[in-house]
Amino acid sequence: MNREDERPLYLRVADQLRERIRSGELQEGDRLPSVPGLAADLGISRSTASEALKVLISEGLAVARSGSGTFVRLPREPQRLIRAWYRATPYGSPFMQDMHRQGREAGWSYESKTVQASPEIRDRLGLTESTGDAEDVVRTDYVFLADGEPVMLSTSWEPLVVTRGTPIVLPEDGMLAGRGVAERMLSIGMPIDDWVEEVAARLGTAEECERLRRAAGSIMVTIKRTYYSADTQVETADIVVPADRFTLVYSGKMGCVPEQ
Amino acid sequence: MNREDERPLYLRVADQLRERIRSGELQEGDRLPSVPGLAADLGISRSTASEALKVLISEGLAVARSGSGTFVRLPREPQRLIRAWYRATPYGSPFMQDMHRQGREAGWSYESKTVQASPEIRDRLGLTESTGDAEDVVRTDYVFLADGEPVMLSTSWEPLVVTRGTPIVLPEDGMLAGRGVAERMLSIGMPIDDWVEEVAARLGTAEECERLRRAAGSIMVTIKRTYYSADTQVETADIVVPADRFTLVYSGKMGCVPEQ
DNA sequence: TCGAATTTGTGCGTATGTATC
DNA sequence: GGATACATACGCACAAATTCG
Repeated sequence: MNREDERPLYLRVADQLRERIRSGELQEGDRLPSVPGLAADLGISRSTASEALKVLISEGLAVARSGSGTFVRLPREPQRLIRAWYRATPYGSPFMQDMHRQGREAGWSYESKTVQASPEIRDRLGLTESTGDAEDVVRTDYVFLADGEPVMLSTSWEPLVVTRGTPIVLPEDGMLAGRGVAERMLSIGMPIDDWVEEVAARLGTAEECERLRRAAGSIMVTIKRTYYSADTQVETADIVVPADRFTLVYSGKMGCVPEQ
Repeated sequence: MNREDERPLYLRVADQLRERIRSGELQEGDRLPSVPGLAADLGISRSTASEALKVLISEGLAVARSGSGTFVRLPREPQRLIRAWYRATPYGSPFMQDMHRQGREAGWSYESKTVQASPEIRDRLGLTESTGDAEDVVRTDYVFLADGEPVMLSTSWEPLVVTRGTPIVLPEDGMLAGRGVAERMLSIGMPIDDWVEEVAARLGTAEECERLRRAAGSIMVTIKRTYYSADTQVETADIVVPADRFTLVYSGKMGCVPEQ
Protein backbone atom coordinates (compact mmCIF):
# COMPACT_ATOMS: atom_id res chain seq x y z
CA MET A 1 0.00 0.00 0.00
CA ASN A 2 2.64 2.53 1.01
CA ARG A 3 5.63 2.50 -1.25
CA GLU A 4 6.76 5.58 0.65
CA ASP A 5 5.19 6.46 3.95
CA GLU A 6 6.88 9.79 4.53
CA ARG A 7 3.52 11.41 5.09
CA PRO A 8 0.48 9.91 6.83
CA LEU A 9 -2.08 8.24 4.60
CA TYR A 10 -4.92 10.59 5.47
CA LEU A 11 -2.80 13.59 4.47
CA ARG A 12 -1.94 11.99 1.14
CA VAL A 13 -5.62 11.30 0.50
CA ALA A 14 -6.36 14.93 1.40
CA ASP A 15 -3.66 16.07 -1.05
CA GLN A 16 -5.31 14.04 -3.76
CA LEU A 17 -8.73 15.56 -3.13
CA ARG A 18 -7.26 19.05 -2.88
CA GLU A 19 -5.59 18.55 -6.23
CA ARG A 20 -8.90 17.52 -7.80
CA ILE A 21 -10.38 20.77 -6.52
CA ARG A 22 -7.43 22.88 -7.63
CA SER A 23 -7.47 21.36 -11.12
CA GLY A 24 -11.10 22.31 -11.52
CA GLU A 25 -12.36 18.73 -11.75
CA LEU A 26 -14.37 19.40 -8.60
CA GLN A 27 -16.01 22.80 -8.61
CA GLU A 28 -17.79 25.05 -6.16
CA GLY A 29 -20.77 23.23 -4.71
CA ASP A 30 -19.82 19.83 -6.11
CA ARG A 31 -20.10 16.91 -3.76
CA LEU A 32 -16.86 15.31 -2.68
CA PRO A 33 -16.72 11.51 -2.50
CA SER A 34 -18.54 10.25 0.59
CA VAL A 35 -16.70 8.63 3.45
CA PRO A 36 -17.83 5.10 2.58
CA GLY A 37 -17.27 5.82 -1.11
CA LEU A 38 -13.73 7.06 -0.60
CA ALA A 39 -12.95 4.12 1.63
CA ALA A 40 -14.17 1.61 -0.94
CA ASP A 41 -12.51 3.35 -3.90
CA LEU A 42 -9.09 3.65 -2.29
CA GLY A 43 -9.20 0.53 -0.18
CA ILE A 44 -8.80 2.43 3.06
CA SER A 45 -10.83 2.46 6.23
CA ARG A 46 -13.77 4.79 6.71
CA SER A 47 -12.01 6.40 9.68
CA THR A 48 -9.07 7.35 7.49
CA ALA A 49 -11.30 8.63 4.70
CA SER A 50 -13.16 10.72 7.26
CA GLU A 51 -9.88 12.16 8.58
CA ALA A 52 -8.88 13.19 5.07
CA LEU A 53 -12.15 15.03 4.54
CA LYS A 54 -11.73 16.74 7.90
CA VAL A 55 -8.44 18.17 6.68
CA LEU A 56 -10.13 19.86 3.73
CA ILE A 57 -12.91 21.11 5.99
CA SER A 58 -10.40 22.61 8.43
CA GLU A 59 -8.72 24.30 5.47
CA GLY A 60 -12.01 25.86 4.50
CA LEU A 61 -12.07 24.10 1.13
CA ALA A 62 -15.14 22.02 1.98
CA VAL A 63 -18.16 21.96 4.24
CA ALA A 64 -19.90 18.87 5.57
CA ARG A 65 -23.67 18.70 5.64
CA SER A 66 -24.80 15.94 7.92
CA GLY A 67 -26.96 13.45 6.08
CA SER A 68 -26.23 15.00 2.74
CA GLY A 69 -22.54 14.95 1.94
CA THR A 70 -19.37 17.00 1.89
CA PHE A 71 -19.27 19.82 -0.62
CA VAL A 72 -16.59 21.92 -2.25
CA ARG A 73 -16.59 25.47 -1.03
CA LEU A 74 -13.96 27.54 -2.79
CA PRO A 75 -12.75 30.61 -0.97
CA ARG A 76 -13.96 33.66 -2.81
CA GLU A 77 -11.57 36.38 -3.70
CA PRO A 78 -11.56 38.35 -0.47
CA GLN A 79 -13.50 41.59 -0.51
CA ARG A 80 -11.70 44.75 0.43
CA LEU A 81 -12.79 46.63 3.49
CA ILE A 82 -11.49 50.17 3.39
CA ARG A 83 -10.70 51.25 6.92
CA ALA A 84 -11.13 54.99 7.20
CA TRP A 85 -12.04 57.26 10.03
CA TYR A 86 -14.64 59.25 8.23
CA ARG A 87 -16.30 59.08 4.89
CA ALA A 88 -19.53 60.92 4.40
CA THR A 89 -21.31 59.11 1.62
CA PRO A 90 -24.78 58.76 0.22
CA TYR A 91 -24.69 55.10 1.25
CA GLY A 92 -24.44 55.57 4.99
CA SER A 93 -21.76 53.82 7.00
CA PRO A 94 -18.36 52.84 5.55
CA PHE A 95 -19.41 49.21 5.40
CA MET A 96 -22.45 50.11 3.31
CA GLN A 97 -20.28 52.07 0.91
CA ASP A 98 -17.73 49.29 0.48
CA MET A 99 -20.45 46.79 -0.30
CA HIS A 100 -22.23 49.18 -2.65
CA ARG A 101 -19.03 49.85 -4.61
CA GLN A 102 -18.57 46.11 -5.00
CA GLY A 103 -22.09 45.68 -6.26
CA ARG A 104 -23.37 43.76 -3.27
CA GLU A 105 -26.62 44.22 -1.43
CA ALA A 106 -25.73 45.35 2.08
CA GLY A 107 -27.82 45.23 5.19
CA TRP A 108 -27.58 44.85 8.92
CA SER A 109 -29.44 43.91 12.04
CA TYR A 110 -28.70 45.12 15.52
CA GLU A 111 -29.73 45.15 19.13
CA SER A 112 -29.04 47.99 21.55
CA LYS A 113 -28.93 47.83 25.33
CA THR A 114 -27.96 50.21 28.08
CA VAL A 115 -25.49 48.36 30.27
CA GLN A 116 -22.66 48.73 32.72
CA ALA A 117 -19.28 48.65 30.98
CA SER A 118 -16.69 46.00 31.78
CA PRO A 119 -13.33 47.15 33.13
CA GLU A 120 -11.72 46.66 29.71
CA ILE A 121 -14.36 48.76 27.98
CA ARG A 122 -14.19 51.41 30.67
CA ASP A 123 -10.47 51.58 30.06
CA ARG A 124 -10.88 51.83 26.30
CA LEU A 125 -13.44 54.61 26.70
CA GLY A 126 -11.36 56.43 29.28
CA LEU A 127 -14.14 56.26 31.86
CA THR A 128 -12.20 57.00 35.01
CA GLU A 129 -14.89 58.38 37.26
CA SER A 130 -16.74 55.69 39.10
CA THR A 131 -20.46 55.47 38.50
CA GLY A 132 -21.02 52.79 41.10
CA ASP A 133 -23.29 50.12 39.75
CA ALA A 134 -25.04 52.48 37.35
CA GLU A 135 -25.35 51.77 33.66
CA ASP A 136 -22.85 53.92 31.82
CA VAL A 137 -22.72 52.81 28.15
CA VAL A 138 -25.00 51.87 25.29
CA ARG A 139 -23.92 48.55 23.87
CA THR A 140 -25.04 47.66 20.34
CA ASP A 141 -24.50 44.27 18.73
CA TYR A 142 -24.50 44.33 14.96
CA VAL A 143 -24.60 41.65 12.33
CA PHE A 144 -23.69 43.02 8.91
CA LEU A 145 -25.03 41.29 5.84
CA ALA A 146 -23.82 41.17 2.24
CA ASP A 147 -26.27 39.71 -0.24
CA GLY A 148 -28.29 38.51 2.73
CA GLU A 149 -25.40 36.55 4.19
CA PRO A 150 -23.84 37.47 7.56
CA VAL A 151 -20.25 38.62 6.95
CA MET A 152 -19.21 40.81 9.87
CA LEU A 153 -19.94 41.04 13.59
CA SER A 154 -19.50 44.20 15.56
CA THR A 155 -20.13 45.15 19.15
CA SER A 156 -20.08 48.85 19.82
CA TRP A 157 -19.99 50.75 23.09
CA GLU A 158 -20.85 54.45 23.41
CA PRO A 159 -20.46 56.26 26.73
CA LEU A 160 -23.66 57.76 28.11
CA VAL A 161 -21.58 60.63 29.46
CA VAL A 162 -21.31 61.74 25.83
CA THR A 163 -24.72 60.90 24.41
CA ARG A 164 -27.11 61.19 27.33
CA GLY A 165 -29.90 63.60 26.60
CA THR A 166 -29.11 63.84 22.88
CA PRO A 167 -31.28 62.53 20.01
CA ILE A 168 -28.66 59.89 19.15
CA VAL A 169 -28.51 57.96 22.42
CA LEU A 170 -29.67 54.87 20.55
CA PRO A 171 -27.41 54.29 17.51
CA GLU A 172 -30.09 52.90 15.25
CA ASP A 173 -32.91 55.19 16.20
CA GLY A 174 -34.09 58.47 14.78
CA MET A 175 -33.11 60.47 11.71
CA LEU A 176 -29.51 59.31 11.56
CA ALA A 177 -30.13 55.60 11.98
CA GLY A 178 -27.74 53.65 9.80
CA ARG A 179 -25.59 56.65 8.95
CA GLY A 180 -22.58 55.55 10.94
CA VAL A 181 -21.01 56.78 14.14
CA ALA A 182 -19.10 59.68 12.60
CA GLU A 183 -22.16 61.45 11.27
CA ARG A 184 -24.14 60.85 14.44
CA MET A 185 -21.40 62.23 16.67
CA LEU A 186 -20.96 65.22 14.36
CA SER A 187 -24.66 66.00 14.79
CA ILE A 188 -24.16 66.52 18.52
CA GLY A 189 -21.06 68.64 18.07
CA MET A 190 -18.53 65.88 18.64
CA PRO A 191 -16.74 65.53 15.26
CA ILE A 192 -14.48 62.50 15.16
CA ASP A 193 -10.93 63.67 14.57
CA ASP A 194 -8.88 60.60 15.43
CA TRP A 195 -9.16 56.85 15.55
CA VAL A 196 -7.07 53.89 16.59
CA GLU A 197 -7.53 50.35 15.32
CA GLU A 198 -5.76 47.34 16.80
CA VAL A 199 -5.76 44.50 14.30
CA ALA A 200 -5.19 40.88 15.27
CA ALA A 201 -6.17 37.42 14.10
CA ARG A 202 -7.25 34.28 15.91
CA LEU A 203 -9.47 31.25 15.56
CA GLY A 204 -13.13 32.09 15.72
CA THR A 205 -15.11 30.99 18.73
CA ALA A 206 -17.83 28.42 18.21
CA GLU A 207 -20.45 31.17 18.47
CA GLU A 208 -18.72 33.48 15.99
CA CYS A 209 -18.26 30.70 13.45
CA GLU A 210 -21.88 29.75 13.75
CA ARG A 211 -23.19 33.30 13.46
CA LEU A 212 -21.00 33.94 10.42
CA ARG A 213 -21.82 30.53 8.89
CA ARG A 214 -18.20 29.49 8.79
CA ALA A 215 -16.71 26.10 9.60
CA ALA A 216 -15.79 25.69 13.26
CA GLY A 217 -12.26 26.91 13.81
CA SER A 218 -12.22 29.39 10.93
CA ILE A 219 -9.69 32.19 11.14
CA MET A 220 -11.08 35.57 12.11
CA VAL A 221 -9.52 39.00 11.84
CA THR A 222 -10.41 41.13 14.83
CA ILE A 223 -10.35 44.90 15.12
CA LYS A 224 -10.54 46.89 18.33
CA ARG A 225 -11.50 50.34 17.18
CA THR A 226 -11.74 53.53 19.20
CA TYR A 227 -13.03 56.87 17.93
CA TYR A 228 -11.92 60.16 19.46
CA SER A 229 -13.33 63.65 19.39
CA ALA A 230 -10.90 66.24 20.73
CA ASP A 231 -9.02 63.60 22.73
CA THR A 232 -12.25 62.23 24.20
CA GLN A 233 -13.24 58.67 23.41
CA VAL A 234 -16.73 58.73 21.93
CA GLU A 235 -17.03 55.11 20.81
CA THR A 236 -15.16 51.83 20.89
CA ALA A 237 -16.01 48.63 19.05
CA ASP A 238 -14.96 45.01 18.66
CA ILE A 239 -15.23 43.95 15.04
CA VAL A 240 -14.89 40.36 13.81
CA VAL A 241 -14.59 39.40 10.13
CA PRO A 242 -13.77 36.01 8.60
CA ALA A 243 -10.23 36.10 7.24
CA ASP A 244 -11.16 34.18 4.11
CA ARG A 245 -13.63 36.83 3.02
CA PHE A 246 -12.03 40.16 3.81
CA THR A 247 -8.82 42.04 3.34
CA LEU A 248 -8.47 45.23 5.35
CA VAL A 249 -7.04 48.17 3.48
CA TYR A 250 -5.29 50.98 5.33
CA SER A 251 -3.71 53.88 3.55
CA GLY A 252 -1.64 56.91 4.42
CA LYS A 253 -3.87 59.48 2.89
CA MET A 254 -7.21 58.53 4.34
CA GLY A 255 -6.50 60.26 7.62
CA CYS A 256 -5.97 63.55 5.84
CA VAL A 257 -8.28 63.58 2.86
CA PRO A 258 -11.72 62.19 3.62
CA GLU A 259 -13.33 60.84 0.47
CA GLN A 260 -16.39 62.61 -0.72
CA MET B 1 -23.44 7.30 31.04
CA ASN B 2 -25.08 10.40 29.58
CA ARG B 3 -27.81 11.75 31.75
CA GLU B 4 -27.96 14.64 29.28
CA ASP B 5 -26.44 14.24 25.88
CA GLU B 6 -27.12 17.71 24.54
CA ARG B 7 -23.48 18.09 23.59
CA PRO B 8 -21.09 15.38 22.40
CA LEU B 9 -19.00 13.70 25.08
CA TYR B 10 -15.64 14.82 23.70
CA LEU B 11 -16.75 18.47 23.80
CA ARG B 12 -17.87 18.12 27.41
CA VAL B 13 -14.52 16.60 28.32
CA ALA B 14 -12.79 19.48 26.51
CA ASP B 15 -14.93 21.96 28.47
CA GLN B 16 -13.79 20.34 31.68
CA LEU B 17 -10.11 20.59 30.77
CA ARG B 18 -10.52 24.17 29.54
CA GLU B 19 -12.09 25.08 32.85
CA ARG B 20 -9.11 23.61 34.72
CA ILE B 21 -6.83 25.84 32.67
CA ARG B 22 -9.01 28.91 33.09
CA SER B 23 -9.22 28.45 36.84
CA GLY B 24 -5.45 28.37 37.11
CA GLU B 25 -5.29 24.78 38.32
CA LEU B 26 -3.32 23.98 35.19
CA GLN B 27 -0.76 26.61 34.32
CA GLU B 28 1.50 27.50 31.42
CA GLY B 29 3.75 24.54 30.63
CA ASP B 30 1.90 22.08 32.86
CA ARG B 31 1.16 18.69 31.39
CA LEU B 32 -2.44 17.87 30.68
CA PRO B 33 -3.69 14.38 31.51
CA SER B 34 -2.48 11.84 28.97
CA VAL B 35 -4.87 10.13 26.61
CA PRO B 36 -4.77 6.78 28.44
CA GLY B 37 -4.91 8.60 31.77
CA LEU B 38 -7.96 10.64 30.82
CA ALA B 39 -9.67 7.57 29.44
CA ALA B 40 -9.10 5.61 32.62
CA ASP B 41 -10.03 8.48 34.95
CA LEU B 42 -13.28 9.31 33.20
CA GLY B 43 -14.20 5.83 32.02
CA ILE B 44 -14.22 6.82 28.36
CA SER B 45 -12.44 5.42 25.36
CA ARG B 46 -8.98 6.57 24.37
CA SER B 47 -10.31 7.78 21.02
CA THR B 48 -12.73 10.10 22.78
CA ALA B 49 -10.10 11.37 25.19
CA SER B 50 -7.83 12.07 22.24
CA GLU B 51 -10.61 13.99 20.46
CA ALA B 52 -11.09 16.16 23.53
CA LEU B 53 -7.41 17.06 23.66
CA LYS B 54 -7.47 17.86 19.94
CA VAL B 55 -10.14 20.46 20.64
CA LEU B 56 -7.88 22.31 23.06
CA ILE B 57 -4.96 22.04 20.65
CA SER B 58 -7.04 23.50 17.83
CA GLU B 59 -8.01 26.34 20.16
CA GLY B 60 -4.35 27.09 20.76
CA LEU B 61 -4.62 26.37 24.48
CA ALA B 62 -2.35 23.34 24.33
CA VAL B 63 0.40 21.80 22.27
CA ALA B 64 1.09 18.09 21.89
CA ARG B 65 4.61 16.76 21.97
CA SER B 66 4.70 13.28 20.58
CA GLY B 67 6.13 10.82 23.04
CA SER B 68 6.08 13.34 25.82
CA GLY B 69 2.59 14.63 26.51
CA THR B 70 0.19 17.50 25.90
CA PHE B 71 1.07 20.78 27.54
CA VAL B 72 -0.75 23.96 28.45
CA ARG B 73 0.33 26.87 26.31
CA LEU B 74 -1.33 30.11 27.27
CA PRO B 75 -1.24 32.81 24.62
CA ARG B 76 1.16 35.62 25.51
CA GLU B 77 0.07 39.20 25.50
CA PRO B 78 0.86 40.22 21.94
CA GLN B 79 3.36 42.98 21.19
CA ARG B 80 2.14 46.04 19.37
CA LEU B 81 3.50 46.92 15.98
CA ILE B 82 2.78 50.53 15.10
CA ARG B 83 2.11 50.77 11.39
CA ALA B 84 3.06 54.21 10.11
CA TRP B 85 4.21 55.49 6.80
CA TYR B 86 7.17 57.47 8.00
CA ARG B 87 8.87 57.94 11.29
CA ALA B 88 12.36 59.35 11.32
CA THR B 89 13.88 58.10 14.55
CA PRO B 90 17.27 57.59 16.08
CA TYR B 91 16.59 53.87 16.04
CA GLY B 92 16.34 53.36 12.29
CA SER B 93 13.39 51.53 10.79
CA PRO B 94 9.93 51.51 12.38
CA PHE B 95 10.41 47.92 13.50
CA MET B 96 13.59 48.87 15.34
CA GLN B 97 11.81 51.70 17.10
CA ASP B 98 8.87 49.53 18.20
CA MET B 99 11.18 46.94 19.66
CA HIS B 100 13.35 49.59 21.34
CA ARG B 101 10.33 51.19 22.98
CA GLN B 102 9.31 47.82 24.34
CA GLY B 103 12.76 47.22 25.73
CA ARG B 104 13.63 44.40 23.39
CA GLU B 105 16.90 43.86 21.56
CA ALA B 106 16.12 44.16 17.85
CA GLY B 107 18.11 42.91 14.92
CA TRP B 108 17.72 41.63 11.41
CA SER B 109 19.36 39.62 8.69
CA TYR B 110 18.75 39.98 4.98
CA GLU B 111 19.69 38.91 1.51
CA SER B 112 19.39 41.09 -1.59
CA LYS B 113 19.17 39.95 -5.19
CA THR B 114 18.50 41.63 -8.50
CA VAL B 115 15.71 39.66 -10.15
CA GLN B 116 12.91 39.82 -12.67
CA ALA B 117 9.60 40.73 -11.04
CA SER B 118 6.62 38.38 -11.15
CA PRO B 119 3.45 39.64 -12.82
CA GLU B 120 1.87 40.33 -9.42
CA ILE B 121 4.85 42.38 -8.25
CA ARG B 122 5.01 44.21 -11.56
CA ASP B 123 1.39 45.12 -11.07
CA ARG B 124 1.93 46.27 -7.50
CA LEU B 125 4.89 48.42 -8.58
CA GLY B 126 3.03 49.80 -11.59
CA LEU B 127 5.69 48.52 -14.00
CA THR B 128 3.80 48.70 -17.24
CA GLU B 129 6.61 48.98 -19.74
CA SER B 130 7.98 45.65 -20.77
CA THR B 131 11.62 45.03 -20.04
CA GLY B 132 11.71 41.72 -21.85
CA ASP B 133 13.58 39.17 -19.80
CA ALA B 134 15.74 41.78 -18.10
CA GLU B 135 16.03 42.03 -14.35
CA ASP B 136 13.95 44.95 -13.16
CA VAL B 137 13.72 44.89 -9.35
CA VAL B 138 15.91 44.41 -6.31
CA ARG B 139 14.36 41.79 -4.06
CA THR B 140 15.42 41.68 -0.41
CA ASP B 141 14.39 38.97 2.04
CA TYR B 142 14.49 40.02 5.65
CA VAL B 143 14.21 38.13 8.91
CA PHE B 144 13.60 40.48 11.82
CA LEU B 145 14.69 39.42 15.28
CA ALA B 146 13.57 40.44 18.76
CA ASP B 147 15.82 39.32 21.59
CA GLY B 148 17.56 37.07 19.07
CA GLU B 149 14.34 35.29 18.12
CA PRO B 150 12.89 35.52 14.60
CA VAL B 151 9.55 37.32 14.80
CA MET B 152 8.80 38.80 11.39
CA LEU B 153 9.50 37.93 7.75
CA SER B 154 9.50 40.50 5.01
CA THR B 155 10.20 40.38 1.31
CA SER B 156 10.71 43.74 -0.31
CA TRP B 157 10.84 44.70 -3.98
CA GLU B 158 12.25 48.00 -5.22
CA PRO B 159 12.06 48.90 -8.92
CA LEU B 160 15.42 49.49 -10.60
CA VAL B 161 13.77 52.17 -12.68
CA VAL B 162 13.75 54.24 -9.50
CA THR B 163 17.02 53.29 -7.84
CA ARG B 164 19.36 52.44 -10.70
CA GLY B 165 22.52 54.47 -10.57
CA THR B 166 21.87 55.80 -7.07
CA PRO B 167 23.86 54.98 -3.92
CA ILE B 168 20.90 53.11 -2.45
CA VAL B 169 20.37 50.41 -5.06
CA LEU B 170 21.09 47.80 -2.43
CA PRO B 171 18.83 48.40 0.62
CA GLU B 172 21.31 47.26 3.22
CA ASP B 173 24.44 48.74 1.76
CA GLY B 174 26.17 52.07 2.27
CA MET B 175 25.55 54.92 4.68
CA LEU B 176 21.82 54.41 5.07
CA ALA B 177 21.85 50.67 5.67
CA GLY B 178 19.24 49.75 8.25
CA ARG B 179 17.59 53.17 8.22
CA GLY B 180 14.42 52.05 6.53
CA VAL B 181 12.98 52.61 3.10
CA ALA B 182 11.58 56.08 3.79
CA GLU B 183 14.92 57.65 4.66
CA ARG B 184 16.68 55.94 1.79
CA MET B 185 14.15 57.11 -0.77
CA LEU B 186 14.22 60.63 0.65
CA SER B 187 17.99 60.68 0.09
CA ILE B 188 17.49 60.28 -3.64
CA GLY B 189 14.77 62.89 -3.83
CA MET B 190 11.83 60.50 -3.68
CA PRO B 191 10.09 61.33 -0.37
CA ILE B 192 7.40 58.81 0.49
CA ASP B 193 4.09 60.64 0.68
CA ASP B 194 1.57 57.81 0.64
CA TRP B 195 1.28 54.17 1.52
CA VAL B 196 -1.27 51.37 1.26
CA GLU B 197 -1.34 48.27 3.41
CA GLU B 198 -3.60 45.30 2.73
CA VAL B 199 -3.99 43.23 5.88
CA ALA B 200 -5.14 39.62 5.85
CA ALA B 201 -4.69 36.46 7.89
CA ARG B 202 -4.16 32.83 6.97
CA LEU B 203 -2.46 29.68 8.15
CA GLY B 204 1.30 29.87 7.85
CA THR B 205 3.04 27.74 5.28
CA ALA B 206 5.35 25.02 6.51
CA GLU B 207 8.35 27.17 5.60
CA GLU B 208 7.05 30.28 7.36
CA CYS B 209 6.21 28.37 10.53
CA GLU B 210 9.66 26.83 10.56
CA ARG B 211 11.51 30.09 9.94
CA LEU B 212 9.49 31.82 12.68
CA ARG B 213 9.82 28.84 15.04
CA ARG B 214 6.08 28.44 15.34
CA ALA B 215 4.06 25.23 15.43
CA ALA B 216 2.99 24.02 11.99
CA GLY B 217 -0.32 25.57 11.05
CA SER B 218 0.07 28.69 13.18
CA ILE B 219 -1.99 31.70 12.18
CA MET B 220 -0.09 34.46 10.39
CA VAL B 221 -1.10 38.03 9.74
CA THR B 222 0.06 39.16 6.32
CA ILE B 223 0.57 42.68 5.07
CA LYS B 224 1.00 43.73 1.46
CA ARG B 225 2.52 47.17 1.67
CA THR B 226 3.20 49.62 -1.10
CA TYR B 227 5.03 52.94 -0.72
CA TYR B 228 4.40 55.84 -3.09
CA SER B 229 6.34 58.97 -3.92
CA ALA B 230 4.30 61.46 -5.94
CA ASP B 231 2.00 58.71 -7.22
CA THR B 232 4.93 56.51 -8.22
CA GLN B 233 5.39 53.18 -6.49
CA VAL B 234 8.88 53.10 -5.01
CA GLU B 235 8.63 49.91 -2.97
CA THR B 236 6.29 47.04 -2.21
CA ALA B 237 6.67 44.35 0.42
CA ASP B 238 5.08 41.15 1.72
CA ILE B 239 5.24 41.03 5.50
CA VAL B 240 4.39 38.00 7.62
CA VAL B 241 4.01 38.07 11.41
CA PRO B 242 2.71 35.36 13.76
CA ALA B 243 -0.76 36.34 14.95
CA ASP B 244 -0.14 35.16 18.50
CA ARG B 245 2.75 37.59 18.97
CA PHE B 246 1.69 40.80 17.31
CA THR B 247 -1.15 43.24 17.17
CA LEU B 248 -1.02 45.82 14.39
CA VAL B 249 -1.92 49.34 15.41
CA TYR B 250 -3.24 51.82 12.86
CA SER B 251 -4.31 55.29 13.77
CA GLY B 252 -5.93 58.23 12.07
CA LYS B 253 -3.31 60.79 12.90
CA MET B 254 -0.21 59.01 11.78
CA GLY B 255 -0.76 59.90 8.15
CA CYS B 256 -0.77 63.59 8.96
CA VAL B 257 1.57 64.07 11.87
CA PRO B 258 4.73 61.99 11.57
CA GLU B 259 6.22 61.29 14.96
CA GLN B 260 9.52 62.86 15.70
C1' DT C 1 24.61 2.87 25.49
C1' DC C 2 20.73 0.30 26.01
C1' DG C 3 16.18 -0.85 26.89
C1' DA C 4 11.73 -0.44 29.20
C1' DA C 5 7.85 2.42 29.92
C1' DT C 6 4.99 6.06 28.48
C1' DT C 7 2.81 9.10 25.15
C1' DT C 8 1.16 10.82 20.91
C1' DG C 9 -0.01 9.78 16.05
C1' DT C 10 -1.95 6.96 12.78
C1' DG C 11 -4.90 3.37 10.98
C1' DC C 12 -8.00 -0.30 11.24
C1' DG C 13 -12.67 -2.29 12.62
C1' DT C 14 -17.43 -1.77 14.47
C1' DA C 15 -21.73 0.27 16.14
C1' DT C 16 -25.31 3.74 16.94
C1' DG C 17 -27.66 8.19 16.37
C1' DT C 18 -29.53 11.50 13.46
C1' DA C 19 -30.08 14.42 9.36
C1' DT C 20 -31.17 14.45 4.53
C1' DC C 21 -33.09 12.96 0.39
C1' DG D 1 -40.13 4.28 5.15
C1' DG D 2 -35.83 3.20 3.23
C1' DA D 3 -31.32 4.39 1.71
C1' DT D 4 -27.51 7.18 2.31
C1' DA D 5 -24.63 10.42 4.69
C1' DC D 6 -22.09 12.46 8.45
C1' DA D 7 -21.07 12.62 13.68
C1' DT D 8 -19.94 10.37 17.56
C1' DA D 9 -18.14 6.66 20.36
C1' DC D 10 -16.31 2.36 21.30
C1' DG D 11 -12.57 -1.23 20.61
C1' DC D 12 -7.68 -2.70 19.01
C1' DA D 13 -2.90 -2.45 17.02
C1' DC D 14 1.48 -0.60 15.79
C1' DA D 15 4.97 3.19 14.80
C1' DA D 16 7.65 6.98 16.33
C1' DA D 17 9.18 10.09 19.76
C1' DT D 18 10.44 10.92 24.39
C1' DT D 19 11.83 9.99 29.07
C1' DC D 20 14.22 7.78 32.51
C1' DG D 21 16.60 4.35 35.00
